[in-house]
Amino acid sequence: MELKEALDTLKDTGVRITPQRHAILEYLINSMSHPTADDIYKALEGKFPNMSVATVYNNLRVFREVGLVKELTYGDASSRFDFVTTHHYHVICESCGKIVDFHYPGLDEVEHLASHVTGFKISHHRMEIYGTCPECASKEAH
Amino acid sequence: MELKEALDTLKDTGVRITPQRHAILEYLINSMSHPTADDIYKALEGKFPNMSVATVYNNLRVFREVGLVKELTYGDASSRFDFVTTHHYHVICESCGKIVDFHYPGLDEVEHLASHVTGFKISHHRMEIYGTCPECASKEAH
DNA sequence: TACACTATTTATAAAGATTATAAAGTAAGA
DNA sequence: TCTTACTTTATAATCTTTATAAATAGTGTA
Repeated sequence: MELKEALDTLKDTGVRITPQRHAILEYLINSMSHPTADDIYKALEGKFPNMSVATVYNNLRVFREVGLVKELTYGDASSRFDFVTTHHYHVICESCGKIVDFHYPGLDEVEHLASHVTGFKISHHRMEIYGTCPECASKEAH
Repeated sequence: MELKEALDTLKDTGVRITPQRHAILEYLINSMSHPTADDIYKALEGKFPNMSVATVYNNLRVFREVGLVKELTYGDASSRFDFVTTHHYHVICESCGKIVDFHYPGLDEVEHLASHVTGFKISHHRMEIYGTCPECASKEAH
């Protein structure tokens, strides 16, 4: 169960587990969308009537620093937050061909805009990122 | 000369050429960095002591709508703006193979994060978006 | 060149997101 | 249970961006 693992990660990193943190993580994991801080705040209003917006922001920052959560800036007003899952792309070394997994939440926004601009019914996309891996980069330096 | 072409683009699109617009475009073209709106505002303070910040924002939006400029969200506080060169993606119809250009800004963030996470020195990325074009979609409907 | 029409600029205020601060509260180990 | 340091809360401040309305200035036309 993802929530349990996430809480373990917090424990291992020495981050206290508060009811608010528990709830925010739970919401992020169960959320299919990419909620904004305000979405989360509003969603948990019922359970925590006294919770401050600052608490949401503070904890999202903590989660991000620990690596549990990714912050997405799609260009609209507010950042979106996503629990880090398994969807990933590939980063490919142009020198030795090594492929490294790169976890990044789906580029739903790109598909959305593509659909809007071209009128296509989008089914999926592919993306690869190219560059030089650290090993090859250090070889080149010699 | 890029500035001349940019001004022509404005003319063709029916956008008036004002001294402020001229100066903002010039600054964007000559700038090697990705300036924020405030950077531009400050840079042109000397030439236009009375220029409003709103003018900078308004015109950056106009330029973006016309396709001369792209807006980058790197995740920090404010957007950065970049004079558009030629970069674009392709949307491909899985039924008839038609390829449509799709202009999209902002995947610099993906490269940036990939570099940060994998240690690669990123050179570029490729992305294709797949779907069904409007024509094929309407054929299928029959 | 002068005129008129409308887009644009300016100045200001407002909105919205995020962060800072300080006091009150609480998780977690001894 | 007790203690201590970390968290939460409440509030205000900051920062970026947009909205508004009056003043200004481009651009086509006569």
